[in-house]
Amino acid sequence: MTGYAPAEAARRSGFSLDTLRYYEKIGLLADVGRTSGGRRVFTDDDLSWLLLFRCLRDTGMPIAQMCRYASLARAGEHTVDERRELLQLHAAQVEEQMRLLQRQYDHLREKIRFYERLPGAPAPDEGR
Amino acid sequence: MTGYAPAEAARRSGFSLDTLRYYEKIGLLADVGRTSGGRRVFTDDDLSWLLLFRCLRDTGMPIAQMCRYASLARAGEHTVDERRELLQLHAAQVEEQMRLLQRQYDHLREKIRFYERLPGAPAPDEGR
DNA sequence: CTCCAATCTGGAGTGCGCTCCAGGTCAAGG
DNA sequence: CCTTGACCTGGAGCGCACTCCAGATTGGAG
Repeated sequence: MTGYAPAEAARRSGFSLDTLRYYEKIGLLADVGRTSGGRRVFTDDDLSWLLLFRCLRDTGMPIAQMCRYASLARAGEHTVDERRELLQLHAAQVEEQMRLLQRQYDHLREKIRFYERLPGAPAPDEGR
Repeated sequence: MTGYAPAEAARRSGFSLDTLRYYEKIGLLADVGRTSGGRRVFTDDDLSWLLLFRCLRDTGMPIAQMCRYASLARAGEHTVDERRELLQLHAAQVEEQMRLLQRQYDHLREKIRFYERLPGAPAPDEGR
């Protein structure tokens, strides 16, 4: 069974050491192992949780909701429906987010095109 | 020349009244007109600035950078190159953001598929 | 054994982007 | 006129997600 020191877990997950400690403190990441001396030892299982957290954070899920998901998962098999629903709801929000981002990106590109076809020619319009 | 009361400007721009005041206070939105009684009057020009701010905010630009853009635009025609570059740089960051979002969305969907093809069958794997 | 980099804890502090509040002013309808 | 609701100002407060700090271990390299 492979175990990772905090620095290694941070490197692999992309979270900072402080964030790993913080996630444990708020109960998002539970039951992290320790050496006899009290140092954390992260397992592959912990790492795969962190990978999931990264995915959820990057897609804008608030930490409170991740906590909810994690505690459901810890509660056992009978919560699978609720967990699935939670993720599906989140996925729908991500889709909306992607649509908005695409739309605003298009606006941005249009704006940039305005600047690009403006070489020298004094436009009647300011750059707002 | 059309003028909009604060509430109307808020409605049209999607920003709250407090946010409109805040944007003016920090100098993002400058030279907002007033009635004799001191009430704000937003012009179509102000509205189009707000539309741009909405676009930039929705795509994740920090307020400090929007301030920079706005002050460049106010400084006059000789800043068009810098403004264009600023927007182009931002657009590149948005593209990166969209790629990341898509990637993590795919992970999320995979996770959901795991839950969907799990009806009853006791998996050897927990739902992390 | 010694050293030093990594790690530990509890708690305070930070940065961002608003959001809310108190206490007053303005203006349109009745 | 009077009421009422929109609006004004300056400044305090908030929610989120970390991030930093001090002071005390820990444990592998030499």
